[in-house]
Amino acid sequence: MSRLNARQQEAVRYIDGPLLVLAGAGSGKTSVITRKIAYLVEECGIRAAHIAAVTFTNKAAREMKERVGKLIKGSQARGLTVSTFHNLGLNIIRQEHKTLGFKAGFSIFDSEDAKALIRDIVLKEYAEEGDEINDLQMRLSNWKNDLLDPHYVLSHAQDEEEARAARVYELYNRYLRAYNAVDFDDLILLPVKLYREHPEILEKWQQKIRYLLVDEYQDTNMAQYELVQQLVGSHARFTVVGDDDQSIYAWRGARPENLARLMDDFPRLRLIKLEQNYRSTSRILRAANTLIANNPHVFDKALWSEYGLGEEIRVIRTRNEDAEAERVATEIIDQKLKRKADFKDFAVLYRGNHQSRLLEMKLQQYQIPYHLSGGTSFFARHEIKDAMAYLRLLVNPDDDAAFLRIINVPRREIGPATLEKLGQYATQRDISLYRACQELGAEQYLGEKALERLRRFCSWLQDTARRCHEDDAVRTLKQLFTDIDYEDWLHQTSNSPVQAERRMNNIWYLVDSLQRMLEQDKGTADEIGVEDAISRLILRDMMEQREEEDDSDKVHLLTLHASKGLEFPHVFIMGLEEELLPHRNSIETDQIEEERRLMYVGITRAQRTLTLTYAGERKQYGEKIESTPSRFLDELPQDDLIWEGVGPSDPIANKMKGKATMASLMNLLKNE
DNA sequence: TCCTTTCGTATTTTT
DNA sequence: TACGAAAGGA
Repeated sequence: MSRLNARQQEAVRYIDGPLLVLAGAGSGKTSVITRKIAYLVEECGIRAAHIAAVTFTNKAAREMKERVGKLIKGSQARGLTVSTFHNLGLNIIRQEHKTLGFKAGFSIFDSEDAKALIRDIVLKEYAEEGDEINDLQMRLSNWKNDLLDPHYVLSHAQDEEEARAARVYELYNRYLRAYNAVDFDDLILLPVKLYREHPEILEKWQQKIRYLLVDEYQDTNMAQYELVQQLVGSHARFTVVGDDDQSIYAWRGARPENLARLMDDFPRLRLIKLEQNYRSTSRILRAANTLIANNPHVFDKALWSEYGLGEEIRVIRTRNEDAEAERVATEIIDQKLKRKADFKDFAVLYRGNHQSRLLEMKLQQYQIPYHLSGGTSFFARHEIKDAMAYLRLLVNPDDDAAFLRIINVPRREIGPATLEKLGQYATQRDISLYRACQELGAEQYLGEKALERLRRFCSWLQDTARRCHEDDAVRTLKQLFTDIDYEDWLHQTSNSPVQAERRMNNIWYLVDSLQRMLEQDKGTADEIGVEDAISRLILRDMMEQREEEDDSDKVHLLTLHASKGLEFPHVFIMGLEEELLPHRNSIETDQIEEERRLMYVGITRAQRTLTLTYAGERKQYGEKIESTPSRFLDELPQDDLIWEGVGPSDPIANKMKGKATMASLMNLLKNE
C-alpha cells in the first residue's frame, strides 16, 4: 500500500459502494485494480471466489492474474475470477445453457463464421449478390450490442434497407440456434437476456460475485453496461476504472458515455481521479493535455509528472512518404547510437496498417530488426480454420457451418450436388446435416455411392468423438489429422512444399496449445475439458505464444489502436496529415474527437521522446496528392515543438522558416 | 477443378 | 497502385 500515492490508496480502500476511478494514461490503474483485489482478500476478509475482475482482452486478464498472484498467496487466490467480458459471458451461458435452450458443446462462431453465415443467408433467401455483407454484419453486431432483438428492429425500421437487414438478422439468429451456436456478441447479450427473464438465476450469480472490478470501462458497450449493472445489483459494490480520453473504439460499439451514465444510475457513486503520471516527461504530458483540451469533457483531468520537462517534441516534414519512411529508419539508427538505446526502446505508430509497408522495406534495407503487430491473425489462416471446424464438429455435430467447411476437405468426393440434396432433406426434417447423414430415409434423394460416402464420414467422426472422450483427447486429435491425410492435402493445395510444411506446423502448434491448456490445471478444481479448451481457442485465449519474441531487441511497429496500454521510451508517430490522421472517413462523418483521442493515446505512449512526421505529398491509390499537415499539429503547444525537414511548399509558411504552418497562423489569429 | 482475368475496393480490431 | 475475391473459361 505504501507504494501507492494518496489517490490510489483512496481508490483501493473505498469498498463500501460504487466507485469510478478516472485513470489517466500511465497513472497506475492496473496497480490499483490488482492491489485492490489483494486488499479485499487480505484486509477485508472477502473470499477470492466472490471477487471478479473483468477486462477486454485476454492479455490484460493474463497480466492481471499474474500481478495478483504476486501479491497474495496462492491458497488465498483460489476461485478468483479474472477474465474477459466474453469469457465471463461464456461461463454464464455454459452453466445456464439448458435454460437458454442450447445443448452442451455449443459452438462459438467467430466473426468470420458469422460473416459467412450472413453471406449464405443473403444468397439463399434473397438470391442477390453480397456487396453489403460487411455493412450487414456491422448492423447486426450493433443491434446485438444495443440489446435490440430482430422483432423490435423490424417494427422500427426507417426504410426498406433497414427492414431487409432486420429480416436477415432474424434469420441469422434462427440459423445460429439451429446450429446450436452462439456468436461473439451473444456471449454478452444472452446472459443479459437470461438475467432479465430469470431473476432467480441472476440472484444466484449475484451471490457468487459480491465484488466486481472492471478495467477500461470506457470501452464497454450497451450490453456490457447492463451486464455489469445486473451483476452488481442494488448493493453496487464495484470499482470501474476508465479514461474517457482513451476511448478509441466507439466505431465498434463502445459507449464512453457509460462513464458519465454511472453518475445517474448510482447517485452514491464515488469519483476518484488519478492524474499523476508515472510514464512521461512533463513536456509530453503538456502536449497531450493541450491537444485533448480541444475535446469537450464531462470530467476535467490534467496529467502531470515528476519526471522533469524533457526534450522538445520534434516535428519532421519530408518530401513524400518514401522519404518519411527513410527518415524514420535513419532516425532510429541515429538515436540508438546517440542515446545508447536498444531497438526495443523504439516504437513507430501509424493510423492504418498499410502505412507499415514502406517502413518495413526501409528497415530491412538498414537491417533494423522490427516486430510488426497485427497482420493476418493465426486464426484467419485456412488450415487453422479447417482444423477448428473439425474440432467444433467433434464437440457439436449440429454445427452445419463447420460441417460444410470440412465435409470435402480433404476430398471425399462429396460435391455441391450431394450437399444440396442433403441440405434439402435436413431442412425438411428440421435436423442438422450431420444427423441427416445418419438417418435412414435420405435414399430417395441420394444415390447409393454418395450416401455411402456420407455415412462413412459420419461414423468416422462419431468414432473419433467417442475416442476423444474415452481415450486420450490429444492423441485422438493427432490421429484425426493423420486419418484424413491432412498433410497430403496441404501439399496438394499449397504453392510450395515449404508453405505446406509451415501450414502443417501451424496445425501441430494448435494441437500443442490445446494440450497445454488441458494439462495446465490438471488435477485441480480448475481442470478443463476438451470443450472448454476449444472454446478458449476460439476466444483466442492462447498462451504466451510469442513471449520470447517480445523479449528480443526489435523496433515495434504498430497501429495507434494497437498501442493502447503500452509504453516506449522513444515514440514516432507517422503520417500526421489531414485525411490520414484525422482519417478522411472520420472527417466526413464528423468524428474528429475520436481521432483526437487516438492521437492522444499515441502521444501518451512516449516516455522520453516523441517525434512526429508527415509527408508533403503522398501517393494515394496511385495518384500523387499534396497533403496538408494535420490539424492536430496546430493543437499542440507550439513552444514545445521543434520543426525540421524540408520546407513546406507553401510560400507564406516558408517565410516563417518552417517555424509554423499556415494553419497554426490562422489559429493564432483566431485566438487573438 | 484449376487457372487466368477482371473487378472492386481501399480505417482502426477484439472477442 | 496493389491487393484479394469473384467470375469465367478450359
